[in-house]
Amino acid sequence: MQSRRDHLIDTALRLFYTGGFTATGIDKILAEAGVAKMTLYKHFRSKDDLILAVLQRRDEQFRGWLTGEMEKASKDPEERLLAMFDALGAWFAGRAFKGLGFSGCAFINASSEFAEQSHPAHRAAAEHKLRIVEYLERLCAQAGAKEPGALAEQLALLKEGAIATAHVRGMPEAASLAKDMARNLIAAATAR
Amino acid sequence: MQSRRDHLIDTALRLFYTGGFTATGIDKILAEAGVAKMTLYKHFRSKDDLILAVLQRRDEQFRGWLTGEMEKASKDPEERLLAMFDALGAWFAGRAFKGLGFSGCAFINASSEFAEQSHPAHRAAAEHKLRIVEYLERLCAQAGAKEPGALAEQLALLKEGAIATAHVRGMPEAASLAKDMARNLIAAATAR
DNA sequence: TTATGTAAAGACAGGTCTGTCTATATGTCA
DNA sequence: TGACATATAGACAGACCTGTCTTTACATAA
Repeated sequence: MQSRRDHLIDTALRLFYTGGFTATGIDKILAEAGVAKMTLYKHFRSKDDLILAVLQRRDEQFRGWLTGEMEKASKDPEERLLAMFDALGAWFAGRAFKGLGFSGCAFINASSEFAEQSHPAHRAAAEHKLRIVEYLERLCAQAGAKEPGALAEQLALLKEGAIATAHVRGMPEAASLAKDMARNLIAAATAR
Repeated sequence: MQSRRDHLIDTALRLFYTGGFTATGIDKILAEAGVAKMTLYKHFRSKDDLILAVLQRRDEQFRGWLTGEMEKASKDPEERLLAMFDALGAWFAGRAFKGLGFSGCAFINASSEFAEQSHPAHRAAAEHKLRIVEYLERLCAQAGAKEPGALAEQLALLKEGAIATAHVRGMPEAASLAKDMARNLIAAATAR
């Protein structure tokens, strides 16, 4: 059984993700969660506080899902890197995160709504992206890349481009487009 | 002398871009523009209508700027394609669009706030991105690419990735990172 | 039973939002 | 001068927002 706090975070994540942070009101979250207002304000100081909790939950959920998909695809680090783009493709097509669909990257969305770099939600987004780059860098090193940090940044940039393209243009095939580009990058960076 | 309508659009563009569409109220735009409320509602049916006018203005402004920067950089189509990433780098560093700074891509931002594909603002964003791809495709063809459409999509994906990375992570050097990747892509796609 | 803690339900305050209305002022014609 | 169009200023309605408060209901434990 999920605690009320967890249930609130999950409901808020779904509504914020699909409807936007600013446009989604507290009352709607409470109604959908079936929770009283005082219960929310006992667990969170403010709506901003709830937003940060939602982003933290999404960070864990998303990275857990992504690394899980990559690691169950293969034991070979190079193939694991490529499998990231297959996972993205499934996400874009709505085949991941049951009940959430695809509404772009929650962290890009948060950075859009809270545009200043210093805003706590924006900082949370930047940290999320950095954690993914660090994970990619470890895989790139395992794959024998000459400059694992540089290759990881390149692959991360392809991932961001695929997400933005898939969402703005409604183009899920951006995942395979990025995968083709990644294949060439990895081949060049690990050639000896 | 700028018409009141144009002045309203410019003011709204600046405030929407830096503060978000939903979070920015009509009253703030009116106060900054020094215009009465009835004047706004004589030129625009609603706030949504103003948002669409802002996106249309931004489409013209942004593509005009980007193609201008690319075309004044060189006459060679290959170098023009690469110059796109120099322009992006200047934008990320705040050296473009005087008074606007860099708050990510207005169209990615609009797609974040209006997440449904069918929303008029989201559709306007998709059309903007498509127009840029079409422009890139013409340049790719001029550069002698074997598959100009495919190369254009690849370069556009790099552009989106650079914008998202620069904004979320506060990393303007994403432009040169993308440029390096673009150089290899173009070389491979035009080799004979 | 009684006591205690927790949550629901909903009223409420104070503010903001969009969009409409009226009354007043300004500028430009003839 | 007068007539007309246009814009300003500001009140206003009705809805919605966040966050606080009280009252009621329902558990569980002594």
